Amino acid sequence: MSYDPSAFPPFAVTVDLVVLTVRRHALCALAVRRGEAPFQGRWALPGGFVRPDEDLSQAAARELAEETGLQAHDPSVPVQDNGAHLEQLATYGDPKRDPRMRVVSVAHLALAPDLPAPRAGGDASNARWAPVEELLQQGGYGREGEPVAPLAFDHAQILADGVERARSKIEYSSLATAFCPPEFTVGELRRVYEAVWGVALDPRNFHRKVTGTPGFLVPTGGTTTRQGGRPAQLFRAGGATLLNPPMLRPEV
Amino acid sequence: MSYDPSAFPPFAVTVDLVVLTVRRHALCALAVRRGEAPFQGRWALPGGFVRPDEDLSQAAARELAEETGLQAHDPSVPVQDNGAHLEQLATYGDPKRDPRMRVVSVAHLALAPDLPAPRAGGDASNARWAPVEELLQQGGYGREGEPVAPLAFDHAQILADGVERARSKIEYSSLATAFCPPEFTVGELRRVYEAVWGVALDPRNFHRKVTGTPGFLVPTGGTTTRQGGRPAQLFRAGGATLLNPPMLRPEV
DNA sequence: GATCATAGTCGTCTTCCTGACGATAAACAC
DNA sequence: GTGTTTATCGTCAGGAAGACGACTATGATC
Repeated sequence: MSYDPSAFPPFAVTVDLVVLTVRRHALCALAVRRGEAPFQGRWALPGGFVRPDEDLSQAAARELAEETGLQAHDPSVPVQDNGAHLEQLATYGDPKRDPRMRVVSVAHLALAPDLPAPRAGGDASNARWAPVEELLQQGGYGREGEPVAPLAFDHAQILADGVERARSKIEYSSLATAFCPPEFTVGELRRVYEAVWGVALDPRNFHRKVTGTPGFLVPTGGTTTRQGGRPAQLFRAGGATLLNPPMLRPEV
Repeated sequence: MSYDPSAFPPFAVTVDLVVLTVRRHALCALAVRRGEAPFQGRWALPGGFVRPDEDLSQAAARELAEETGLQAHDPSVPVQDNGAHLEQLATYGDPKRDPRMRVVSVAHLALAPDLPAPRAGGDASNARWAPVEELLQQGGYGREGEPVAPLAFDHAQILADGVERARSKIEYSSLATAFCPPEFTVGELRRVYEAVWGVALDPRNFHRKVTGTPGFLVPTGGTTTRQGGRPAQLFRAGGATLLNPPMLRPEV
């Protein structure tokens, strides 16, 4: 308390977004290419400055809408329309994390169903869904053998934290349904878990677990065969938010 | 992206601390009395401005040391000495949360063993351990019947979030040992769970659970009778961080 | 010193949940 | 029709937890 509050040091405050989705059986994150220094040309997480009259969650929702067109959900409402789940992740404030000035970034985590190709400022080449595995391998090579530069700033750490949050949160909550379209099958939900955790799950035990948990899934009455094979029942996300007992993640 | 980054709006960034401990079978939080406007004379969480060259966790550790004398732990090291566990909780940035200016507060959660009476600027009357139940009942009456003013700013919300974090985190981690002295008995650890959760636990099942979880507790060889009754084995916290399967919190 | 209260520790039993896995069902491709 | 794919139901064994009985080792009380 020996510090003079009237001479408080000024900070810039930003929000950065970890937007996750599942595409082609892989957990993917939204990345944008930086158009200016520092880290010009490198991939980064979407984000921007918090405006003077904005709450942090408002700023995150605004950035999410700007980058993806998604509306953020009220977290107290079960996921059901095409909105995304949005929650605060953590705050990153290392004095040297931005070489230009002191920037504190409040990272948020968004979970979205599979979306059409992203657009950043209308330019598709400057935004993409990339498998998180690819974004996180620092200085390696992508699946086509091209060199991969690490994410700008401390965004690799932020992304890793967001992925870990998502991985653990689908264990004990119904959040995995945020990755699904409004109506989905048990198999589609299972493939979400498999993609996020990177494991294979037993379809029979998974089916027993999710259909046996009250409030997790609500049958819509319809069926679909879009996955091939025998038609599957369609479900919507039920009202339950917490899974008890949780879905168990298999050993590593 | 239509916002001009060169004209970023200035923010003040602070850290606020939710410091929890267990005293006399009750979960208590550290509160300090505000000496100046706004909310002069009201109780608040300890905190202060982040300095220009400080990381957020450094600022939190500094504030914790200033208020309690506790050293913060490296979170990767098991809790064993008299240091406290310290982790980031969440960030609060409502534009109107501080009437003076735009302040973003990065709240941290600290868990500490029972400590001697706190001192804030050397003045004991301006800092105290108060049961969280008492601090959270807005505008009610304390246990001596005196009127209780709600905490300053949005600190009631921050405290509630911190308590909820602690309650859920002791389910699946060994963090409850952060509330205990370096050596403790199974019964003392059980009373921590009971105080934090506000429930009664079966001593026999609890004993089986904690002693049967590998790496949770390490016997020191000593015994104590400080609780009365039959002497109990003394333990230290083991290396395990995550409890799997978790400790189950009884239904409400 | 006998008795009592208090806390700690060990066991038992039942119930629930999970993992492993066999079997059947209903679509499509050929 | 046959094979392939995915969905769904059923069975069984093992592990963990809740309920609770029984015994142990202290200090307090009479």
